[in-house]
Amino acid sequence: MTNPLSNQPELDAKQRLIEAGLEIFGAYNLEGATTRQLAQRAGVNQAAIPYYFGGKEGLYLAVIRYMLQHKGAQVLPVAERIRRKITGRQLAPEEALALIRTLFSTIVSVLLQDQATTTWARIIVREQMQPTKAFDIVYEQLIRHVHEALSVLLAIVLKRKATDPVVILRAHTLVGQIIIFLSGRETIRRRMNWEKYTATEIKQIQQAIDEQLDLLIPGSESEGRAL
Amino acid sequence: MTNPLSNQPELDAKQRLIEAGLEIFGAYNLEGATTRQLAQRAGVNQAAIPYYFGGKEGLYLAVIRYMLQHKGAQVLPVAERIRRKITGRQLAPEEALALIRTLFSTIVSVLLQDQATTTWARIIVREQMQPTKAFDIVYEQLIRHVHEALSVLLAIVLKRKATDPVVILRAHTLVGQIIIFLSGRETIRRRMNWEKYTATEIKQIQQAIDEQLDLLIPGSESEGRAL
DNA sequence: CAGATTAATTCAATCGAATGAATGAGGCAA
DNA sequence: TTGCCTCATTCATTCGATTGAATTAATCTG
Repeated sequence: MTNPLSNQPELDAKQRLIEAGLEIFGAYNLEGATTRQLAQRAGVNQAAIPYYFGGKEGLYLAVIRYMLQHKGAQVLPVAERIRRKITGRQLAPEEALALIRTLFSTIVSVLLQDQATTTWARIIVREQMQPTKAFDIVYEQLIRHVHEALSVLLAIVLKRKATDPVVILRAHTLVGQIIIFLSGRETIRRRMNWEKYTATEIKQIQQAIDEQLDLLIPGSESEGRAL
Repeated sequence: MTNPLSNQPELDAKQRLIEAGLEIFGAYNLEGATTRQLAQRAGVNQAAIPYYFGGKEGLYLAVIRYMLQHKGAQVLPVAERIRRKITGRQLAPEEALALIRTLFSTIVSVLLQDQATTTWARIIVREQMQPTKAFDIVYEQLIRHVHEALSVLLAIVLKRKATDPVVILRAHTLVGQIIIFLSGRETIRRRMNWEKYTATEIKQIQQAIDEQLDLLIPGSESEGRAL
């Protein structure tokens, strides 16, 4: 169960603790994870946690920052590219929808791709319901940018004002179509007989979400979606 | 913070513990909640927990069962009514969509209605990511029926087979549009400046979801939605 | 380059605090 | 009295953090 990490056998204790933290904090929560678990999983002494991170919570924040930097690098460029296109000129609804599709494809990949990102996503969902100071970082540096870009795009698609509360709410519902594959994991596991999300499953999820996005512009059928 | 429950001052210790458990287990999780918290909140001695429920976990299961009975009574009749209509005759897509709308309206009410149900919903979302034996009960007695009914209805709307995996996946995404208001709570709080879901907010959420559902049948605009 | 000194890191052992549960004495209505 | 229930107290366990010695790596010295 909690065997020491045997891959990358020669990393310094600090890095090993962060990677162990990713697994443990994903499986349990901040208070549910014990320093003994973390230390054993990292193959490191328990005292290394206060030594390097000031304590368990410090390690937790370090894990958050580590993955934020890692995954933000995949998502933020897409959001930034969208932001520039938006401010440039008036987009047609079809163009805006295409950008939403690109954004969602990226998000699905980042959130469901591999085991590490899945546990990372679980941490975020937990933070949504019981925010700690870690959520501030994630929200300000990642979530906010993505959501604002999405809302503007959706306003264009729906031909409404970006400040319309219902538009923002519908942006949330769109995101909800992705997040459900994390927050409703066990239900999906039972309904689909899926043990985990491999490339096959992710492709089907992408298709389902794409079909839903198609609806936003009447008569437009997605064709030749390139992944 | 953890004042004893002062409403309904004369309930027996058993019932008071269940209501306290609803709040505490919603705010924290099973292992995060302490028996001292639970006892103090219920205005009851700590020893009453092992006495009545065999232990903390027993109380947790009792809370699940209590709310399942309570909330299942609101949702299951709707799902059952749908099931009968489905097996009766072939439904038109418009009829099926109307039933979906009814079902979703009920779910939104039940999940977001008041504070008690919100904490209950939080418990379920947590169970989705870290299922305990409690999830078995909730899934078999509630979630499964709703999801199966929804999938069949959606298949009719989309004019596809109910066994098509993508149809089931899209049923999940539809549910995700509701669940996001629980699992993405903190993001929504910041984006909308909503502190809690009162009747005003729920009405707007209903509208956003309704608009999304409208898309499922091209050209159909919702009119005079009766709650 | 060899040996000594220092700083950085890791370790086993232990601490006080908090936890869930158990205990047995008492209360109280029937 | 009897049987159900509540109470203050206590127990063993587990938690995160600390401690100071031991080990390693880096730097300095002659």
